[in-house]
Amino acid sequence: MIRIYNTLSQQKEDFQPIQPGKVRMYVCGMTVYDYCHLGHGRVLVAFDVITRYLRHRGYDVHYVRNITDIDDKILRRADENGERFTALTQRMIDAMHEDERRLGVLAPTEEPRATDFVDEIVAMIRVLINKGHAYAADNGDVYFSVDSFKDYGKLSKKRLEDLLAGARVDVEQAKKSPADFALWKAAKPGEVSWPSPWGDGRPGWHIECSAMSSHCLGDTFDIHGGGPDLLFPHHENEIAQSECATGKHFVNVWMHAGAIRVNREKMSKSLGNFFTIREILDKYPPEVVRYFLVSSHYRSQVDYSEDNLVEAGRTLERLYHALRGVLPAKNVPEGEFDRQFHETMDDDFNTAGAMSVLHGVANELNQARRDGDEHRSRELAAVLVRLGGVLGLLQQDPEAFFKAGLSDLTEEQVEALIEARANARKDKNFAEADRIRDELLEKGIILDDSREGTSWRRG
RNA sequence: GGCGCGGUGGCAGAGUGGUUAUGCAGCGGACUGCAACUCCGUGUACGCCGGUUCGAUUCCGACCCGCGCCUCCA
Repeated sequence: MIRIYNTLSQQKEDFQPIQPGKVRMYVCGMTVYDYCHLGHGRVLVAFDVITRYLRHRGYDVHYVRNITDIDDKILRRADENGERFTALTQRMIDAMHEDERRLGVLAPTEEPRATDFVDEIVAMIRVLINKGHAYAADNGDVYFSVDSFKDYGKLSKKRLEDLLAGARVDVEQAKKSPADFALWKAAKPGEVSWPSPWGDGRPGWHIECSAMSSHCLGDTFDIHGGGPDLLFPHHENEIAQSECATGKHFVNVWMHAGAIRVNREKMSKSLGNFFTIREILDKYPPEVVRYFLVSSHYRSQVDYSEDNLVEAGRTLERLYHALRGVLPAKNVPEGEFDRQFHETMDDDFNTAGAMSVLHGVANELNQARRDGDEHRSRELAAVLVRLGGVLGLLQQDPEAFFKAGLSDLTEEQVEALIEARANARKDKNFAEADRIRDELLEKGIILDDSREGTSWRRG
């Protein structure tokens, strides 16, 4: 039985999908006006691991992750760049897909875009108005009336009166209540717009997720996820819109990833302390970045730092080192390690605990190799690759992993130097042998001698 | 101020009412020409103060500290 922490109930719950064997999951994706930073990467990787694990456990997972491609910030950025907003969004979507691919994130089942669902959005707003949950204001905007939904605040545990007490002074005059939020925003002259019963305009921020999730997964589904800063107001507002429009319970399990921090502060656009995925991948191998993300629990806060990434790299090397030169066996049945892995992953996707299991496999694999037990080695290598694969790790050829990113020297040059050193060693000319080893080390190549010969890796 | 989360050994990071997390770094040993890799061994860890208990890092309460949300943000 898989247990998942539900933000709504603030505790772990046994996971029971609505339809046995099938999981319907929606995750809030990107608003595409800039490159993805590591915080986005965290969410991408977290829900990628969750999807992989649920599938590993036999569930048929329908994973929807949206793209919000119309929004104030997009329009402003496109305007600054002097380009059509669609040119900006397409460029960012392409970049996002490239980042995902490099981090080993599998494509979601569906990736709906807000601009493809304006009709559904307008229809949902119309229902909300008809039911008395929304109103068209004089300025052409349509607002959701927070007072009309008695459960407002149930996800974020906020009370409406507290929100109103803290409301800023410069509230939009057209709103009946300061906590009301826009479902539809009237277009200013010259702005891109779609027609609607309330005049030309564009969707407000939250409504697209309500419309798209209903369309792709139905009015009630199993899991809804996203980043920590979406809990309020975005997810709270989604609940209000969806439950008022459909009259049904919206989502069973709400999941939120923890924040990525820099110097103990949340990495965020507004603080400007963010690192984009692509700039991080210029410094560290993609799988090291993924390992870093997966090695702590998805709900905990983690600090992005040079030290942490370097350590992640060393640790990942240890796992690949165990696999190096061993051909994994085929059709190895599940055993004790799989059981341990499932036990910890069943507990709210405890990837940190799962890493401990992987190291246990690596340790036993290294012992088998030391003892020359080839059968056992190949079996354990298969287990390690299988369990690593559930986390999206250890799928590369170890040789490729160790030799990736070679710059100063070609492989042929390295091999030639290794052969020269081997000859020097044969002649007991250890001074020359060490000189060659130091020369290689200076160029970032580390040598590992063994009975079978010398292998090398990038340091 | 309101709401929420967290404080674990040098660092990172799981977990548990009594028994080893794990990794990195360090130390000792084996292996090695020497290293590296690997293996074996090695650490008075659980913010502070009370309470419950035969026994608490693990449950309860107070306190201190940190972080997040309350406004756009994954």
